[in-house]
Amino acid sequence: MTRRQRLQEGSQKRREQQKEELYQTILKAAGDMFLKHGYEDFSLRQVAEEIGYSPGTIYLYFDNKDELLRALAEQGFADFSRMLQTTSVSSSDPLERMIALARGYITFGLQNPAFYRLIFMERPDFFVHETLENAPKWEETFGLWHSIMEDAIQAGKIRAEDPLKTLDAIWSLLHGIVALANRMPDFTLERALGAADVAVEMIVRGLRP
Amino acid sequence: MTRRQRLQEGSQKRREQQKEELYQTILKAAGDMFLKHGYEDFSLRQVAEEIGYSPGTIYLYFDNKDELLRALAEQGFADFSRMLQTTSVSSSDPLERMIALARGYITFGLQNPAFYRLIFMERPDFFVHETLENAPKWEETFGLWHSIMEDAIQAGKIRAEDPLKTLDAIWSLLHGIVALANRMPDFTLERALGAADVAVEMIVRGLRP
Amino acid sequence: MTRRQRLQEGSQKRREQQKEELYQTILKAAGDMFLKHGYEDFSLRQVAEEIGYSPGTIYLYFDNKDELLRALAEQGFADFSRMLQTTSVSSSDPLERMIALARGYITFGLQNPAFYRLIFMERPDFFVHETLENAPKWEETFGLWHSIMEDAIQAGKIRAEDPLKTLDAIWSLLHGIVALANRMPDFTLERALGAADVAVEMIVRGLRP
Amino acid sequence: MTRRQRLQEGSQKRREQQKEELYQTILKAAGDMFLKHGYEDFSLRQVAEEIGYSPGTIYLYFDNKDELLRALAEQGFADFSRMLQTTSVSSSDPLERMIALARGYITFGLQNPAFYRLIFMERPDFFVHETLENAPKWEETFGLWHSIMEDAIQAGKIRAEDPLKTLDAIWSLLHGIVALANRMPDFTLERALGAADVAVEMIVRGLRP
DNA sequence: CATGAATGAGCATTCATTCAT
DNA sequence: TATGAATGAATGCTCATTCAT
Repeated sequence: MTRRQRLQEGSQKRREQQKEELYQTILKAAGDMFLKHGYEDFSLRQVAEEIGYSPGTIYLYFDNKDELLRALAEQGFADFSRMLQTTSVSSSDPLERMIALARGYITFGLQNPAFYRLIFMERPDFFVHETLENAPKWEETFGLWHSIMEDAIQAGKIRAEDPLKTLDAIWSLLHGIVALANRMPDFTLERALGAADVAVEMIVRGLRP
Repeated sequence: MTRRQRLQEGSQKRREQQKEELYQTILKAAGDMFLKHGYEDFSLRQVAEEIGYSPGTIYLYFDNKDELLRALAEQGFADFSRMLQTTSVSSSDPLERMIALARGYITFGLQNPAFYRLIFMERPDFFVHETLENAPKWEETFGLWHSIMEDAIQAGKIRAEDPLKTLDAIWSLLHGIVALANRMPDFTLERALGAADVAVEMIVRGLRP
Repeated sequence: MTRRQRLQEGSQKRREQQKEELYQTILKAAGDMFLKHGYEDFSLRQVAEEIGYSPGTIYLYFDNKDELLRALAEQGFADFSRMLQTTSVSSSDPLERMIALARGYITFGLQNPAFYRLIFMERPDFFVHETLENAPKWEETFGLWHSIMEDAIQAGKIRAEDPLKTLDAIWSLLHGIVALANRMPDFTLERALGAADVAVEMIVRGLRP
Repeated sequence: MTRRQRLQEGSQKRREQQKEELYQTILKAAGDMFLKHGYEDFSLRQVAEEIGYSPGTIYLYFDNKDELLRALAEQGFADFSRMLQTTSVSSSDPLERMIALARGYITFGLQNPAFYRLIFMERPDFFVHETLENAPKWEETFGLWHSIMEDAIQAGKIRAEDPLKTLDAIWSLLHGIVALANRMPDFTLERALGAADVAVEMIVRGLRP
């Protein structure tokens, strides 16, 4: 490798790094704007203005608005997924873990309303399997739930005739709480937390063998 | 009554009928377009085009876009409310009635996705603010649930430390199922129905005294 | 003349009377709406609504919006003209009459802002000579001024090298007061009246032989 | 400074120049259209069409329609104010200065009909409300008149019981001439100039001590 | 005579996207 | 790489006017 090649390589690396940096900067700003203005009023122009670049620049990093949103969604989903993974090992008791997962889900949803809305309420199409490539898989994450539920069943902690249906019901319950809190002005955070308590109880008692 | 008056009356009636017809046609098309394009991309022009009229015509029937959506919401909510009222007297057993209400809610939500999305996911403000006049009231409708739950508690059928929280949890569960089915391509009708079965079971067993 | 002819004639007369009545009703309502909403927001629909008829009906009495406005303007101008005629004979002294005319002009303008604006500020084109037919003539009315000024000159009360130019200057002065009061929020009625006093004085002293 | 920087600077300058040029082009076209169609029918689309750009382009230079009009008004008012300032020092004799101001006012009004109409006949609110920042102030400009009149009174050149009223009368006279010329097809430039002569005479003789 | 449903052309404004520089 | 000027298509809405009934 000649000196020149090394130099070129270095410069190329630097360039890639800069590129990656601005990519992240845009994504970060997009997340902020998204959080600030919600899904409906999210516009590329605002993002551009926020970071002090021109609107056109965004197109050097993202094909179009949808791709930026998709990147945002995937990033949000990665956080969500990671949180669930972490939570799932918080206890050795499978039922405890299920409860932790449930609470984790709701907490994340309530604390990241913009992301939650984007992923689960506005653009779930981003996660329809065929379109994904290297992003955290939908099924993968929900497989976690599934395996823990199987564990709980095996351990005789819960009873579930059809685990998939049961999982869907649990998911619906958790999603319902977050979704109502997200969109219904009257469904306050306080109500959501109250409902969460009952929800956990309902899951535990409802699925008791 | 002269012949002319009779004729006039007839013509007037016909006109009113036609007017009412177009009113309903618009509402119907609006529902379709709403379902097809979602709230964001729902436009009066598209509705107009769909029914083959000029955009201005819509304004002969509705004051503005919001009023059209509101009419859509109110009409749907009236149906919804009526259905719940009917359902609530389907049995003498309070627990049976709760179950019937739950199933009714889900079924209605699944069968009227445009309305459900509009009212519970996009514009809950239509009902939160007391802008309604002669339409069935939000509180009224949800009071139904409350009273039936009280009955069930009194009858010793269910146990609920805090009825309001419990009701919120049940609502979340039902809403979750309908909402997921409404927005998640993968959450098929079949899955929703499966989840509904488990949901009912979870409610019954979860709240068993 | 047969009985039938007489009847027909009577019925025809009645019809014409009714026609004339509605014509006046529309004109009256138009005047009201014009006064109420100003020139910019004046719309046929409002007029129609005001009198409880449909917009189309207006077109049975007026060719179009402009013709209605023209009729309105002509009616307003007739009042204006009549007032000036009356005022012009209020005294035997030509100077006094000029002063009376001046004060009358300003008073009318201030008291009928909508008409004044229509005639002298928005649609003077209605009065460009070629287009008039049987309406009170512009020149006719202003001829009044002219003749009185000639009288005053003859009587040695005022001095005017070029009576037409002088008349234009006087008109400008009067119009200026009314126009400013009409459009400038700060140029209050009080200021207009104050200016009017000085204006009269300026005319009298300024043209003194 | 590297070659590249110099080039960039040059290109930037050119761009700014182009931007400024189009800004002025729009303003110019706006003035033309305003004069041609009047305030009522003045539309951004027509301005855009006039200069061969798309409607959206205007928004790259002005926030909205009102801001465009305001810019037009302010630019005109700056010229107007500057002209009056200059004119006011054209002579050492206060009466001469008053006359010069009067003639200047009329001349400017006749030569800048679009601006005059906009500011004195259609949108005086632009200046009444204190929304201006770095533009010449309304009061400032009219204060000029006031001080010169005071000078003339002090110098015994004119007599004015109430200077404010007198000023209003003078203003009315000047405004009347310009306003009539602006709107009345028959009130030709020639007549306006004739009236202006008499007006000056009327002011001088009318206010003579 | 009168209706009133319907239109068509217009308006201000916004925004994702493109492209020459 | 980044700019930023420009577009084109869209949106909600208004209104004078027409016309079959």
